[in-house]
Amino acid sequence: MSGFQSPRGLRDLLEPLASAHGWATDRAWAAADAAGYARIELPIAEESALFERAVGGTSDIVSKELYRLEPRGDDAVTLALRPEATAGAVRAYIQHGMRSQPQPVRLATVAQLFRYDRPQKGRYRQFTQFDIEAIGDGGPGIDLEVIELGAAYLRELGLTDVQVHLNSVGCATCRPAYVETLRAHFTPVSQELSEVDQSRLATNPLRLLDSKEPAAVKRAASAPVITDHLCADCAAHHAVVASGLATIGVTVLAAPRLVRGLDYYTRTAWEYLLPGEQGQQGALGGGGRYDGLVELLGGTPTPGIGFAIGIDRVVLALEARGLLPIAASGPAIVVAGIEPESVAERVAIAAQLRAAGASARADVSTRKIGKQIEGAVRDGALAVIIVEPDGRLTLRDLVKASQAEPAERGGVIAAALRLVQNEG
RNA sequence: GUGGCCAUCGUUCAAUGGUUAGGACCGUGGUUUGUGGAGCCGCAGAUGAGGGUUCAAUUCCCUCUGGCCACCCCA
Repeated sequence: MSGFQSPRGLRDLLEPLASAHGWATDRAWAAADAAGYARIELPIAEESALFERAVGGTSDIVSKELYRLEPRGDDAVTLALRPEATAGAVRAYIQHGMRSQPQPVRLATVAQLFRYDRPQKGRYRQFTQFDIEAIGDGGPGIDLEVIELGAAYLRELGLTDVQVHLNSVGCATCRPAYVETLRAHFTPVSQELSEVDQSRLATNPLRLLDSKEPAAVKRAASAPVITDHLCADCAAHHAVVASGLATIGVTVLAAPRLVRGLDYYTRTAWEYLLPGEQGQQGALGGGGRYDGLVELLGGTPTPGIGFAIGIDRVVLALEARGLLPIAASGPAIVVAGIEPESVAERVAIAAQLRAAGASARADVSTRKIGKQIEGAVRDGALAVIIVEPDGRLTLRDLVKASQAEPAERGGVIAAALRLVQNEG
């Protein structure tokens, strides 16, 4: 009795979500095109080692969340389904010698990603991200361009209250000193911290800033903020970005506790957030500058910056706000028929209408004509063409509820096309 | 990976340790020998899976599967 069902965390997208998903994806490509970002389609799997290198020693990510594929045949390497797009994009940048192109190289993709996570609403094992990367420019100007591009994309979808939470995570020069300052701040209360937070204190004190544990939250409130501890270069960079975004008109909130877990991240870090959403569902995406990543993956030292916006979350937010685009409606014209034998004729007429640019389908059933018309109405059709027993056609206007006299085929088809042009 | 809540037709809600698990929506057919979403009358359709307790389980218990929530993680 029990049949197959989609595996955990992997879902079917049915209407109207399927159309919304496609729409948000189309708009993402269009936004990238308009800004001069080159489209790049990356493989859905890479060497597992690429992702492992990118996330370094962060054991949870590698051991828990990567979908590895067993090597087979002559392949010696283990592949993994991509959990992110950036690593692949940077790999492509290096592999194809894009450093010899004008810098920065602007890349855009919409990618299906896979992470073995415990699923929740807005958090799936297969998900889609709109990904933008600009590689080869270390200045703050490109930061402004990239941040604005993502914010504008979300705004144009209708999420007009999107906020950008902005921070700088410093660089190899200033961050280590700040981390020690942070460690010194939390150490006096280390006995009060949870077990998880105590290990964070030892290995990654930055993560204490976004801990959920009450003791850590309390102490974090008085913690020194990184923006007060940036080196001169980082501070200057951050100042340009922060003031520039205000000028551009992006809603910016300083988020001095916004952190990144990986060492290759530098300077600018931000997230796109929607206020008022439940849980993490308001977190639509985020971005960061990764001046250390190209080198980490084997290229010459090259700065880079990018963002990823979760299409699934975007669609959820649109749905929650009643902003889903109208799902693709049924065909404008339905070709019905009196006699069952007219099916081929109906299909042929529908094809002719489509070839002329209209949306049309034949009613291929043997139902009585009344049911066929009812079906057309429920599909949202504007007109029905009825194939009469004598081969002539009758055009019925479903909007005006009026019907013409039966006539010859050519004239009726032309009239139907005019009708849907005027009313559609 | 940890903890918790949940699981009944396609959808959304009922009910019950004991005949045929009920309604609404959707679907389908009739009403209407050939013309509109209504009304009326039919039809189809479910206790997620597997064990256990019991004379009897959809109901109680366990496991699995899946959804959701918090945590972990969030590249």
